[in-house]
Amino acid sequence: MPTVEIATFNVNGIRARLPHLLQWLEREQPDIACLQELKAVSEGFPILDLRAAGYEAIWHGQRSWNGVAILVKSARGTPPAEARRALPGDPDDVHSRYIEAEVGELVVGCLYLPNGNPQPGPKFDYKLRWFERLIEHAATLRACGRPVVLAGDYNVVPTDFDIYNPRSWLKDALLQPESRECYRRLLAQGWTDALRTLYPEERIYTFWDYFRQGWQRNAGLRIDHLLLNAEAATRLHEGGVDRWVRDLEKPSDHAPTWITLDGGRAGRAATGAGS
DNA sequence: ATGACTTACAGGGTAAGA
Repeated sequence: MPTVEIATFNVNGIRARLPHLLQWLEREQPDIACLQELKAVSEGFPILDLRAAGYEAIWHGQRSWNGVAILVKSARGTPPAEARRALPGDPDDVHSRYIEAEVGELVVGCLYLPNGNPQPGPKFDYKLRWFERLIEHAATLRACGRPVVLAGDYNVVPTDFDIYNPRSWLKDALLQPESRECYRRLLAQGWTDALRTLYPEERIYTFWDYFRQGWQRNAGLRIDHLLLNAEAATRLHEGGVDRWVRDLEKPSDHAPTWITLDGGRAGRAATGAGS
């Protein structure tokens, strides 16, 4: 398979952000894009606009909140084949926070982990329960024998190096030891945090608060992550954050975050950029 | 700071986000 670029972008309202989304797709041309916080019912998903922009998609909407989608560039000839539209483990959970697709030989999970504020409280409890379900499902995915990417808004700042200054966020659900421990346990299964692996000593942010002039001060957090199992990690080539999208007028509070995986066969070290 | 924004839903003021 050729080199593939995979991105994750919390759009914070797909209707409000559609012009930005189309502008970003046009300019960066990711092969696969995982979207979160559609904030729209499934019937409101702008599939015709996306097809016109050269993308096929699967999506799972919800009124007002949540909502996830996986886009695949039509020219690849491998439209996303839906594998599931919820995490297993709780049939009563009605939040649209997970969708999974097969894209050629790749498996792509797109997730929007609960925020969990205020904590302590029921929302934080829900966050941790959801995280446990993700950890359990991820164990199966990791060992499926195919390259897997778990991409999305994890709502976890993994370490104090992933935030401009933890001081004013110490009570926030994103920095709690329980949240970080779940993330650590997930990685410990054998997942590679792609951006941190590519840039072990650089400050990387993917979210800047609307409050307090977060963007203008570069007061950011790294909470959007792309996790790779071994079959995918061996192909990891490049990655980055499309900060220019955060600088547009009326932006999402997140910026698109992306990686590229070199071509080659699963389980083999990449030998080059391919064609 | 139960925030200093922003979105959805609605058609004003809540709920939610992180």
